[in-house]
Amino acid sequence: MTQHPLLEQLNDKQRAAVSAPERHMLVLAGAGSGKTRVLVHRIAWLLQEFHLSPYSVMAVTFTNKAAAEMRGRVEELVGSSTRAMWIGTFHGLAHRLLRAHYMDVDLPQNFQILDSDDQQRMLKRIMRSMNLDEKRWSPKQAQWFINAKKDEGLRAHHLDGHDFNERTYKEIYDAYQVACDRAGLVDFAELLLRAHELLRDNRIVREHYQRRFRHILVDEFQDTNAIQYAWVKLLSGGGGDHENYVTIVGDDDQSIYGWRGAKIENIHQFTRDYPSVETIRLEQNYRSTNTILSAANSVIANNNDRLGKELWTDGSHGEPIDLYAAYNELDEARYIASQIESWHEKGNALQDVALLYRSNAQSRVLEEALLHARIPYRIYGGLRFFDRQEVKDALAYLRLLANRNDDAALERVINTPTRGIGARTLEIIRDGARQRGTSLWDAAKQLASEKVLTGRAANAVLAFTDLIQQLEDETGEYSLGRQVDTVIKSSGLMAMYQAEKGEKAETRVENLKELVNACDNFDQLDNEQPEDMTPLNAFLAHAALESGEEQADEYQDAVQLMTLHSAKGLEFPLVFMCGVEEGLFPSQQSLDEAGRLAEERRLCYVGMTRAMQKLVITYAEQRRVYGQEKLHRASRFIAEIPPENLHHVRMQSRSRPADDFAGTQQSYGRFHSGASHEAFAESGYQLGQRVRHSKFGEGTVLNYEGSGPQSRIQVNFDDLGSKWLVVAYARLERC
DNA sequence: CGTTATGTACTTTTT
DNA sequence: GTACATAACG
Repeated sequence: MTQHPLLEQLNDKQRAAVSAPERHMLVLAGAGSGKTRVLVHRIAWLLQEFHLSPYSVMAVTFTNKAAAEMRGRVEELVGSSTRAMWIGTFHGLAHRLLRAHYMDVDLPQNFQILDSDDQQRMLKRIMRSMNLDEKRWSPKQAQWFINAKKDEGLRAHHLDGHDFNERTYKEIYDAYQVACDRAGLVDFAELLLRAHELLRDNRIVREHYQRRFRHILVDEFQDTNAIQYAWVKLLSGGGGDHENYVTIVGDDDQSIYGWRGAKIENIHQFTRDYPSVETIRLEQNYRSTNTILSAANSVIANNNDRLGKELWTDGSHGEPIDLYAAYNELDEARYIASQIESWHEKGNALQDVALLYRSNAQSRVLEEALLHARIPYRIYGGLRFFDRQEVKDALAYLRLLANRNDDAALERVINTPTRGIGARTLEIIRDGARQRGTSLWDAAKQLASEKVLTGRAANAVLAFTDLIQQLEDETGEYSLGRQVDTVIKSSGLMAMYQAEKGEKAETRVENLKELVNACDNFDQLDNEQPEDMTPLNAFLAHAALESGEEQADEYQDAVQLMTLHSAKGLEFPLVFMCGVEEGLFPSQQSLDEAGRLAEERRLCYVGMTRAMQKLVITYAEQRRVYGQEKLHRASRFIAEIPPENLHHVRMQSRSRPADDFAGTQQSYGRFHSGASHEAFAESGYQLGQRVRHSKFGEGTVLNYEGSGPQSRIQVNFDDLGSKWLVVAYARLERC
């Protein structure tokens, strides 16, 4: 039987999803089951077999990376341009809608996007002007509150403000929104909310898009929040007169963003709102060994309310999962480094290795060990290019050129570099703006001309407004790159960073130059923005929405370090999951709140299923957390793995002489606190050794003190925590 | 206005 | 333990 080329090399389930008739579909796709592949082939199928125009397809993802990958793979498959197709992130597509219909949503044509850093600064200013007790109300909390409400589709006036807390937040929300609207600023949540309101309230616009998008496909649906779901529902005409087809792809077991508003229930809700939906489960995994999968399966089986799904593979059994119980975080890091070394010596690539941890703080110790072992590494999740201070400074100048009312941008650069406009002057301008209900820019100009501001301050302010005006006049016709270059130089920004010394300042100067490059390369044709957008506005939107991939030396073969969260969607032949301890993973906070533990378990599931060939789990009996030594027990997740899949690695370092790790002797000395290696040798016990006590049960040796019959030993018992025992009386058994 | 000292908080991350 | 922010100081 000859098969359609698009269906070749797909399994039955994948084929069913790709070649299904036009209908609503729910694809429950387990980790490593070829989810993206199905999505991409499905789109190609729609275009080729159903002769759909790319114009009538919309595909939504969460990250720019996923969107870019999807577009690339679709184009590769269908061999033609997909420009007419709307592929993008929720935020990117919402932004596109708002640009096209800015008048319908009361936004200025040149509205700008506020990233979360800008948003926080903005809130800080507003809260200050409200004279709130700064001890009690933090901009961060307010930001969290406002975004959470917006994610639920709620405006300030929707809040009833029953208790004092909420009443205050409501006022902040209100004031913040007024300020944003006046300045023509839109935060991330606002993009979604406003686009939703546009579709909801404007019948003509809604029906236009409902007619247009015959198929809507949503990736990672378990991560959608309330407003995103409402959005999809509106566009699809869900339940209405004009119904389009919706395909959602997701995995309830990989929902790890509940804490930022994602609702797994949206998957359940979908089956209720679209009763004709067909559900397809992709359970065959092409990534991991059988051992890894069955371990992951039995961990996740401890969660309730699952949609039900069990991954399987016809691949090899593979090696057992190594479990290493380190006695502290330094030992853990060193063990990992040594394992990576031997992996590398066998001829394997370092970039095939990932170190996953629960929180970013854990990376430091790991880095030190890798550095010491001279293993190159790369950390994910640092500051991205467009988020850097100097780049944001330069962008703020550009934003002011595009829109004088952009208060956030003005605040940022009015005195950067310093030009004699101090806190006092700024305060006067803010007051003036508040009284007149104008932007800071207008207030500054007026106050200076009305002589409210005195000589020196007035001069400084006028010099600034003249500078911006002159920059616009001068560079208006320039190419983007040349414009940015001129702005950076004429504003004094470049000179300011050049004058600073140190490595940091040098990279800042480099980044500013890189920004000019980025502008030169920014080809507006590559970005499907509405045509009437100026190149500058298009670039600013690009900078805000795609803060820029970390441009690291991708050529160097390096180990990858990242949090479990950022590992989602990736795969590696060798994976280390570090710090798998109660209190760390699952995190302490998650134990206090209902429902959070299940999410931690899903996070564990995500981490385990990243591994293709080999998984190594490590934990430390003792760990410094915020400068304090904490005793930890192995995570409950480890106990949920079938014992036959686990291989307990024995402490190896004790049998070697102490000078084996001469370079780190110092740091280990701190831990030993008086326990010399000789004392240990004499005692017959070793650090990290497992011992059994007749009353206290099993535990791990943590420390040792003294010698002879008076010597004492510290043991961390699994059930009781750590205790000091006199060796002579304790009658410990080695096990 | 810019520098230094003290205080405080601190999972997870994208847009 | 450290980064980051604000406060006090020169």
